[in-house]
Amino acid sequence: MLRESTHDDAALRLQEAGYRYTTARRKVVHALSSEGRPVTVPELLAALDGVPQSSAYRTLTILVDVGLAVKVSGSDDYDRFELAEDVTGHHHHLFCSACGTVTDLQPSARLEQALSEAALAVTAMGYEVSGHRFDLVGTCPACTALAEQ
Amino acid sequence: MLRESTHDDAALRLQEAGYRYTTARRKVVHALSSEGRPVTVPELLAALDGVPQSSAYRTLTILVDVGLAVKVSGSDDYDRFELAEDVTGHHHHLFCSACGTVTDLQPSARLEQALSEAALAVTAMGYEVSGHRFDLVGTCPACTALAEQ
DNA sequence: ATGAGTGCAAAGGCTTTGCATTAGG
DNA sequence: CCTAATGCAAAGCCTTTGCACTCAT
Repeated sequence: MLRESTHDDAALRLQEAGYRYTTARRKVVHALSSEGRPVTVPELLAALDGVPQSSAYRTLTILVDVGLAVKVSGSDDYDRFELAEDVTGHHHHLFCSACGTVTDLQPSARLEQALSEAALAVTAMGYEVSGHRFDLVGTCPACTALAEQ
Repeated sequence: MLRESTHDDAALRLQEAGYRYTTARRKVVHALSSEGRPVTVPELLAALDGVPQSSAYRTLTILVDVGLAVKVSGSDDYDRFELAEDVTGHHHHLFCSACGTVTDLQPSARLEQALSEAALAVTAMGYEVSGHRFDLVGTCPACTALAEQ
């Protein structure tokens, strides 16, 4: 998922919002892009060399602000972040309830159709629906193997 | 959603796991049952009179442990808890991105069918799928009204 | 040059934990 | 009775913030 245009998108979106696309921010975007799944800040820092926590958090806050990234809440104590669907394309998540890892999942057309219908039903109740999340919950292959020992 | 059998369920599940169904725990279960949506600990305490935070947190931890409650992560800094689907029946959530409130939503058969199919596709990848979450994200009627002023 | 961004350290705030006391079975 | 549960307060831990310094434009 390391499209080069990702950096162009990022530079544009940040500049439009009055932010600079600095070295540190570029590193964060690059790391998020490389992972291709929602990652915690510790994971991000480990993949980043030399970016302090505070900068990572501040950058992530800005990326979320301008719609380049989203926060994905998992089952553990860490916030997870990934590039927004504008950049990655629409997808769903697979949560491992054992280790907390979240994996991206491509949706099917049939599923999306059904999900959209569900959204319609709710607008009648006075809600403004802006999107949806579909998560599968279970145990990832690695944790399944561990559990069977 | 105040079924009396809820307390029986709770008493049983807790005792089977070696826990007592004390007054404080009964109060927490009652409050969760009354709300019918995922609530934060502050909300829970406000509805509880005289149960200290630490007891609420400890009780919630245990309820989650024995499968009587689940934690629902929202967009703000508070964990939210509600009774598990064993007790409430399967349902989905509606997240208000403005105020953070989460509302329960009844699923349709057609939607469930599509969601199940999606789960099947993933088991082929080595995952053990135990459930799913479908969330709609948007703005609740109250916040929509505020935004339009 | 000049304001945004950075880096370090300290503070915040939700949640967890220690320990003495109380209550459940 | 005897162990689990409680209640208060203090500690933990992820995250945010203050402030002086640096870099981008």
